[in-house]
Amino acid sequence: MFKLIHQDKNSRARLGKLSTACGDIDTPCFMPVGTQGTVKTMSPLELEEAGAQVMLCNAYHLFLRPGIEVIKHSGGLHKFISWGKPILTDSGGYQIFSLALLRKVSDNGVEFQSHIDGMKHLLSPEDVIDIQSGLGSDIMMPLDECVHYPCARDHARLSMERTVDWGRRSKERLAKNLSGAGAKDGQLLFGIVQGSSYEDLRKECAEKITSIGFPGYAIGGVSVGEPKNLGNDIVDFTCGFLPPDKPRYVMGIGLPEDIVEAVGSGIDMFDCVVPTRYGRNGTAFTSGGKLVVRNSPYIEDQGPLDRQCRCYTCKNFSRAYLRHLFNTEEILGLRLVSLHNINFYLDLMRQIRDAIKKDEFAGFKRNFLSSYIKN
RNA sequence: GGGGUCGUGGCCUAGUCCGGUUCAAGGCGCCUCCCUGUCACGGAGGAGAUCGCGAGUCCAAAUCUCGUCGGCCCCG
Repeated sequence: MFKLIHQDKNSRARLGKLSTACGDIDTPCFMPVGTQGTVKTMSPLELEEAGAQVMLCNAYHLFLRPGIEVIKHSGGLHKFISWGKPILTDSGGYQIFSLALLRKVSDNGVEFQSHIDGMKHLLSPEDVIDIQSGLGSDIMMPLDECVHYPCARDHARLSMERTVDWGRRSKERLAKNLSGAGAKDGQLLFGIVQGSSYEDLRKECAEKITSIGFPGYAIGGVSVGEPKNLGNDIVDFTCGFLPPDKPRYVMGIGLPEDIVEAVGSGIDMFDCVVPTRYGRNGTAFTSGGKLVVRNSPYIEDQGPLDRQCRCYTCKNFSRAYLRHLFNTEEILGLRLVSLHNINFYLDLMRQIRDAIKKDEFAGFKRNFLSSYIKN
C-alpha cells in the first residue's frame, strides 16, 4: 500500500509511493479538488495531461446530488465521471465546519440541512462509510469534527474524542462492508487527527488513532483561522506523532509556500481548492509569486503568466489576453488560469519529489521560498 | 434672427416643479485587496463631480432669477 522510497537526508521530507486499487500515486502529491465530481472548469483529460495522479471528490455533496444510487447505477464514481485513476473522497466532515448554520452535531453523527432544497439529512459515521463504499472511492475519509480557531480546550477535547470514536466506528463499518461485498476490494480508509492548536491533544489523538490502525493518517483542522506560523507548527509537531511507514495527508492545504513547508515536516499528500478557486477569480500562481491577472499593469503585457511554465496557457496566451478575458467575463479565462494553476501545483510537486530524491529538498525549499515570496 | 429644450464623477442617468438631516445619489466602467478537506466564474473595499460658466436673490442655491457659452429641435 504505502512504500517509503527515500528519506531526505537533510530534512524530514520523504519520497513515497501509495498503491491503490486504481493505480499508484507518487508522493508528495497534490490532489486537485473536484467536490461535485469535477475539478471546476477542467476535463479529466486536462487533469491527466497536467500530471494529476489522484483527485478528490466530496461524498456529502455527491450524496445530496445526484445521489448515491445514480452513481451506483452508472457503475461507480470512476465511471460516472470518467476518471480511471485513484479518487479520494472526503466525508463531509469539513461541511460540518463550513456550513455551521445548516447543521447540528451529536455523538451519533450530524444533522445537515441541505443547502440545495432545505431537506434534513442525518448522517452517522456509518452512513458516511456506506456512501463512500457505494461510490467506490479508493481512499475514504471518516466523518470527523473540524473546529474553528481559536477553540476552547474543552471543546477541542470533545471534538477530538468524538473524531476518534467516529474513526473507530468507521473502520468497523468498512470491515463489515468489505466482508459483505458492500464495498469494493482494496478501498482504503484513513484516520484523522484533530485536537485544534493543543499539542498534547494532537499527540493524544494521534496515539489513539494510530492504535486503532489505518493505512494512512490525515491531519485535519488546519487553516481554520489560525495565524500562519501556528498552522505550520501544528502540522510540524503532529507529523512527529505519526508513524513513518504510513502516508500522511494534511487536509485542505494549501498555498504553494504552505505545501513546501509541510513537505519539510514530512507530509505526503495535499489537497486544496486554491489553484482552481483562485484561477476562477483571476489570480495565477507563478514561480515569482501570486499574479492577479485582472490588475491594470498587465493590460499590454505580451508575456505569459509564467516564463518558466510550459502549460498550454503559458505556451499560447499573453497576460494581456488573459486580463481581457477576465474583464469581459469570458469563460475561457477561468479555464485557462485554472489550467495553469493546476499545472503549477503539479509541477511544484514534481520538483519537490525530484529534490527529495537527490537529498536537496532543504536547498530547494530555500530557493523556492525566496523567489516565490519576493513578489 | 425668433422660440423651445438640455448641460450633474470616464459614460448613462436620479434629484430641479415645492431652495435647507435621500443633495450630491445610482448603474456601468476604472482601481485594489481577500479566498486553504469549494453552499462559491465568489466576497470586500477604494478613487473619481466645487452639479457648463458668471452674476444676483436668500440665513441657505444643483434646485429660483438674469446673463453667457455649448448641444439638440422647431420656425423664419
